[in-house]
Amino acid sequence: MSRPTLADVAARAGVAISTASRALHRPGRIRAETAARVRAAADELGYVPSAAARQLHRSSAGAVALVVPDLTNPFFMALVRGSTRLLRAHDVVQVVADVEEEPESEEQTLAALAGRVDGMLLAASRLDAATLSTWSRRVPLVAVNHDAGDPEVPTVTIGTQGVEEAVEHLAGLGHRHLAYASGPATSWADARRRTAVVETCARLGVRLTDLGHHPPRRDAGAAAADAVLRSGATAVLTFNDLQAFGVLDRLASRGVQVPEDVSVIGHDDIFGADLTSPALTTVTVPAEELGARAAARLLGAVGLATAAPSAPPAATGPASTGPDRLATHLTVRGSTAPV
Amino acid sequence: MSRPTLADVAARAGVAISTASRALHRPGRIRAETAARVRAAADELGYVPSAAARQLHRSSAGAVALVVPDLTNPFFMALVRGSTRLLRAHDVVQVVADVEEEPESEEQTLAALAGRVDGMLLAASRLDAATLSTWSRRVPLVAVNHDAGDPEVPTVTIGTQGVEEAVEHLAGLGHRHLAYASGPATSWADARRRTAVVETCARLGVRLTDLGHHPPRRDAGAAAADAVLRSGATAVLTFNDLQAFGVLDRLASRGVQVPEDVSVIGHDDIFGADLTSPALTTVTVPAEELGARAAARLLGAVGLATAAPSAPPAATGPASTGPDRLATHLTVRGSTAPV
DNA sequence: GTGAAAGCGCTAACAG
DNA sequence: CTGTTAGCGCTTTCAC
Repeated sequence: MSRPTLADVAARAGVAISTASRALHRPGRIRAETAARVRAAADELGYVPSAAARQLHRSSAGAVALVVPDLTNPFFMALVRGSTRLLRAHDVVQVVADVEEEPESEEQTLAALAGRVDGMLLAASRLDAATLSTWSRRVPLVAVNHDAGDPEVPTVTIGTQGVEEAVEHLAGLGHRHLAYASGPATSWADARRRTAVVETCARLGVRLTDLGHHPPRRDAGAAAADAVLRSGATAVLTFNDLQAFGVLDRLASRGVQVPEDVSVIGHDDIFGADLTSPALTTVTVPAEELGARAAARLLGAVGLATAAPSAPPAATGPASTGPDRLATHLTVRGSTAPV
Repeated sequence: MSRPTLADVAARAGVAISTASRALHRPGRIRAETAARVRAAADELGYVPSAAARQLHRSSAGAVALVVPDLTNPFFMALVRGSTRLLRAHDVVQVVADVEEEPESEEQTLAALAGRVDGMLLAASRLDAATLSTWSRRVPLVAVNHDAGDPEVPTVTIGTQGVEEAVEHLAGLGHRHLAYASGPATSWADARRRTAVVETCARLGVRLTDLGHHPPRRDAGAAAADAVLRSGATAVLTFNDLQAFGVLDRLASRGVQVPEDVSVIGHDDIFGADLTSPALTTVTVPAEELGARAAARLLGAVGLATAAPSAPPAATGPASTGPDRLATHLTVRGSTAPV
């Protein structure tokens, strides 16, 4: 037998479907005894209301999706945590989907999820600006750390203060030749970050070697490390901490001392950044706040923010206000030193 | 205006609503020209089919949910990755939800998601056996690493080989007094793991101090570390690696040498375990396989496994066969040494 | 307080 | 090939 429906419950309780519906979701409008009978019937049957059927009537699904490129990257875990908190406080269900860094997979996921949620949070989307704009017309979405340049697409990003500080920090330490390991070619954040590094280096009169694109994974750090050594740079900035970990791994296995021989600076300040030896100097990103801010913006856009929060929203800050660009800053640990 | 419906698309394309439906989802049964016209209309309108409405007809939602206690624990990231892969290969959408280690939050999530998916994977549930059984009657679910003892609840767990090896390893190193830091009181896995430690210690004639329950987080490791020192044990096993990291942190700040003064063994072999210094000796768990196995079982249970995989399933192993208890093993790194 | 009936957006028989 | 017509499970007027 298939899953029981409201009709089954009503029959078992000896009432009309509408009565059963009210008894279950509209407390007070039904005689206590009747309501109890209905609830009992529902319980015995193991009845679970079909969200699909309800959604057909309500204007909203009461759920939003968060799409991330790689759930195994600790950076996104923190982001998820931030949006989860905010969303839960507003009684909206959050579902997260991992698209494994693949643009096609990302679009498939969008297509699959768009129809079942009220809106979506797209974290570090690997889609191009045009595709993003198109989807934005189909379903309410807010882009996190990816500015499509389309004013119609709500966006919340992070600033480049952190990477500028990083370059300045290195320059201050006496480094005259830096290297930057880029992330995915499809990453908006990487383009932005690279530009910041280039400009800051130019401003400071520091030489910069572009190491080219590398997957945002730990294992990609090896190639980056080799490239750094080849370049002759005395310090390297990586697109993210995962790559930095990999650089550290490789440098260690090649007998290169960090920070004595080469300084390393990552980005994100993910879980584990303080675990390495030396501990990683990196750019700290308010990932959790980023997630919360994005979620708040989405709620505002889809008109769900008005729902009485089940918990004081104070903890998560104003619902849909605040800057849409969060500041980052350098966190100095052991992986950097004077030349 | 609200989101466009199929009726809007049909009107715009000048066809019947059913024709529009077929044009969009049943390629071939419609004249190419007509189909193109419909697709164009859909595109212009930014039409997105309502998953809710479709689900009302199809028997399945084409989606399953994965519920985890803490997405910020790297262990679960790996598990997520495993189920994601398997599920994607079968064209079923996976949504993951984080319940932040709170049983109430877990039940709320179950209630919210049960009606919109075909089944759920409950990872390391913090619910008690009875509650789990009850939910299992309402919605197809498979429990991961939590055996409710109810044969009706499909379960996939991990064995205790790893922790036994850990105790044997320590005993072989000459340790005569161990300590075990438990995880959450509501964790089935912890109870199981603790029993294994107790029994192995008894078998080997090694003294054991039970440090009591500690949250499965890094910050909880401090208290555990202090307790170890107080106990006089020369080695400590923790419920998970997060706690082990915390123990390492605390020990270091108290000037206690690892592994010279006290040996530390964690559990899970999560991201970062090889990053610490000394690198963490820990029990390796096939998390990704665990996720895949659980997903496969769920697909089998809800009859979705038959869907022609869009990718060869070979990579993920047999769909719904294989043991429901996966083996673990000790991975020795630097945090253990002879007394 | 409770029942009857009309859809929500879509798919799936049935006709044409 | 394409249009008509029932519902899917549920909420919601509108009567009683």
